[in-house]
Amino acid sequence: MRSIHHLVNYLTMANSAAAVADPRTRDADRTQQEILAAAMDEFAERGLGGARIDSIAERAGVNKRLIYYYFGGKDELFLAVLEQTYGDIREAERALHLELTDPADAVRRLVAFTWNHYLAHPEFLTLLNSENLHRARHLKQSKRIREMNSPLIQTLGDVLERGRRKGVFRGGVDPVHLYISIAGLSYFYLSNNHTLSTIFARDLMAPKALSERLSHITEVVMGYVLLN
Amino acid sequence: MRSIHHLVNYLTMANSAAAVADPRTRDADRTQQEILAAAMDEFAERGLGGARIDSIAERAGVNKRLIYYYFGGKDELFLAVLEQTYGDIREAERALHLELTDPADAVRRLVAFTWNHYLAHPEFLTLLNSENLHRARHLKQSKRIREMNSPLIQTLGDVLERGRRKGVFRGGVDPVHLYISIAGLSYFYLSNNHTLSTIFARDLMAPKALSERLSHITEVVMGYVLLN
Amino acid sequence: MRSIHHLVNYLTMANSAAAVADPRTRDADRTQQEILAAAMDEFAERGLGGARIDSIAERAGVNKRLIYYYFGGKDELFLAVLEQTYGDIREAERALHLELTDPADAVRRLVAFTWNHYLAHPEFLTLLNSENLHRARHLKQSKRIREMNSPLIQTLGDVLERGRRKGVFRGGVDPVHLYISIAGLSYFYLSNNHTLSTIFARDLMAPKALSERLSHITEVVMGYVLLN
Amino acid sequence: MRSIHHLVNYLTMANSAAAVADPRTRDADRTQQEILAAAMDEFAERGLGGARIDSIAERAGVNKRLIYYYFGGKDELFLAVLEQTYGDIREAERALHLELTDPADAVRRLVAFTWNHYLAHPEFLTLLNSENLHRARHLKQSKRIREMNSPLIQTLGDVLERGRRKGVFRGGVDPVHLYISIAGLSYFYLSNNHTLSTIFARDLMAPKALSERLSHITEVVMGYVLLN
DNA sequence: CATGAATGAGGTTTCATTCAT
DNA sequence: GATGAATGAAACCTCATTCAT
Repeated sequence: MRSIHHLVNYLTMANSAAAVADPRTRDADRTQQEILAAAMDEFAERGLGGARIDSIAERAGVNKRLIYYYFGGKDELFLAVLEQTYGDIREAERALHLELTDPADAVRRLVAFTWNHYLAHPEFLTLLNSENLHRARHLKQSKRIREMNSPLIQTLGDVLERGRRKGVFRGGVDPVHLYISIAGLSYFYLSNNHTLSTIFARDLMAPKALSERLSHITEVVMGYVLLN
Repeated sequence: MRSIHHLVNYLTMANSAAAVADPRTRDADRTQQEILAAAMDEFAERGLGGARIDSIAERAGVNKRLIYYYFGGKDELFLAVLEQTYGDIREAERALHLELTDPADAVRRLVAFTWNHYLAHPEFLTLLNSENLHRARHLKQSKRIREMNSPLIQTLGDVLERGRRKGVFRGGVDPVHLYISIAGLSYFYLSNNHTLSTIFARDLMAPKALSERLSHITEVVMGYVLLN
Repeated sequence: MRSIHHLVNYLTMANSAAAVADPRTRDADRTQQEILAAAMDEFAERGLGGARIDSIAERAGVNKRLIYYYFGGKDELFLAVLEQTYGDIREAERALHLELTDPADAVRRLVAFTWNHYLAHPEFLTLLNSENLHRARHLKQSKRIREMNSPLIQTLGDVLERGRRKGVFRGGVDPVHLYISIAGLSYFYLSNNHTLSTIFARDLMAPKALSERLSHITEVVMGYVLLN
Repeated sequence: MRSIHHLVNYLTMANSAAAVADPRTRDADRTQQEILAAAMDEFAERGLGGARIDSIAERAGVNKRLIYYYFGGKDELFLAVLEQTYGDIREAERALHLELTDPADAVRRLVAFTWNHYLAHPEFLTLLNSENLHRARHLKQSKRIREMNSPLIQTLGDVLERGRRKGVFRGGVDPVHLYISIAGLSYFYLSNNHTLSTIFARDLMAPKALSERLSHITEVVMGYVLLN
């Protein structure tokens, strides 16, 4: 393992204050961020296999060699991108504060959030597809990501339990399955929109189609969890 | 035009009986079938970009040159695989005869069929992911595939209408959205099982998990379409 | 050497009468002619190295294997084309009957003939370029072609001598050099017309340009051979 | 854009002095020069189609990959060679200073120069043949080459006009046609020497034959332009 | 006479990565 | 901290030619 700079640098914004004191470190930080952003675009557009180190360097406006210096190699760079992407979504999920919300509203909010997040971050879908094509090879090496997910499932479980006790939700709902369903209802539509639009001869990304989709999946999910 | 042999050949099993009799005979049909089968495996395992022509040739036990002879190139081969894959699923869908079935049973049957088909044909998921990564570039060139899908949506629309008239289904359900939801509930779980299993620290492919999943998605879908 | 059919067949039209009796032989003749014609086009368009056996077979509408059957291989085919091409021009030159013509007219006629022949048979130029790129490798194997040329040089020498005795031509003109000059004045213009037209930003193949060229080279040659 | 390095580099000999000092230094300039020189040899010997990138790399003593790094591909490399070749001849033509010379001497000098240049640079002939086989495909992309030629034609036009006013040259001579004739008289003889030598059974490249040829073409050209 | 099937050698090009400064 | 130069392995694809009928 050549360099773990990134494990330290791009995750901790804490020390950026100190970094200001030393402009070189500051540049190093920014350079790494630019590489990461460029890599995310490239991986999202072409997948892990199709991404080109040259292209990432060009997008980032840095010398190719720097990528190796900071991240070690293509796979490590991909993992760094994955970590950042997962980090972003988990952080956003936390900000939903489902634990403070009325159960039915909480589920609606999670559905809408998931849909909107995927819509705003199509790179997340592509990255996950790539990672699954590789059997989660990178993810399995990342203790950080593995530890990231628990909170939401826990929270969703609590929401379901509150709803059940309140008499509005059905019982026996596995929060993991529900979470996967909520994700899947958005994911498949957006991730496969090119083939689906082609086959159904219908532009699934048109604004009207998108708002209809959100209504549809909300109804599907609520139809399932709500009693009556 | 050499490369349309497969359009004719791989669909006609007519003379394959004779071919089986003498495995050593030069048999263009069987050779193409073997190439297609090998290509499907390779593309499914590694994606379009990661697949290797050499590897496909080796798997098929044929000279690499033959792949170009029969299919023209990697992209055309990928399209041929896509066509076969889509053909298979469409044919299986037709065999469901949803139009002759009680509406609620028809939806349940479609859900179960979709789940089981994806489970039995994981290559379909990977191929679709690859094709979407490439923005349906191949699919758009295939008139055959574009014409394949209409029947099922039509049938599903009829089922929904019958259920509504019968007073058991809610109205206003778009069959395209419902179809995408049914697919998405299975697809996401299976296609992303590696990352999901890792993150949730739970083997989503264990037999028990699988049967639970089918129950879950059936309940989700029926909870949505059924009144009450 | 696999087959010398062509050495016998395509050159002797004598036995075609007999061939009529046997339709198979007749077809064989025609097939070889078609291959030769297709090969000439292909070699002319792409050169020896750029020509494709597949393409020749397709142009000729025959199975690729037949080319090998009749001609043995690419090089032998190229030689056959060369032989036919040389044969055509030599035969046309003989038909000029320069030996019966007034010396000045004879030279003018040769100039015009050469120009018009190259213009009508651009393939000749390309074939010669290819053959020279290969250092006349094929030509050197063809006793037939080597024997073809003498007559014209002999005739041109006689013309020059007649002109000199008549007091209209300068003396000391080497017919070989003159012949090469006459050819070169046409050849270079036509063979290199693509680069020349590009560099001089002037369409050298426009009808007007062509007729001007013939006038020009006639004047150049006559200005040289005529006294005064 | 990497592939325009050569447009800048191979024309500037500025720092090559330092490079010569240490043959082991990494020197992009020299490497490109070596690739260009090797490419010129290979293209001249085998034509564009027959040239092998492997062979060029070997001749240049560089890694094959570097050719793509600096030039982009075979076609771009060929164009770079063409540009250098054209640049060389145009520069040499400029050095003739025909505009300062007596008209008749100027034409004689141009004839001799052209002959000697083609003789000394047989690669020029082959390259042009290749480029014409490809219908000036590369040349048309090169603004640099298209702009190179005007000066000489202009100068030759001035020479002809001076000669005419002086009463020694005939009028109405198109400098483009004359230039093409001067070139053609040398070009055809040298470019086609292999077939011509074979057919005429006469070694056209023997020293005596060469000097005779120069005399001959000089007489042809002067016989045309001079009055009387 | 004729042909579709098949192949080995080799071609151009790509790419992640390392070298040397 | 940063960079241009360089590379080996391997990818896709092409082509003249032969096989089997």
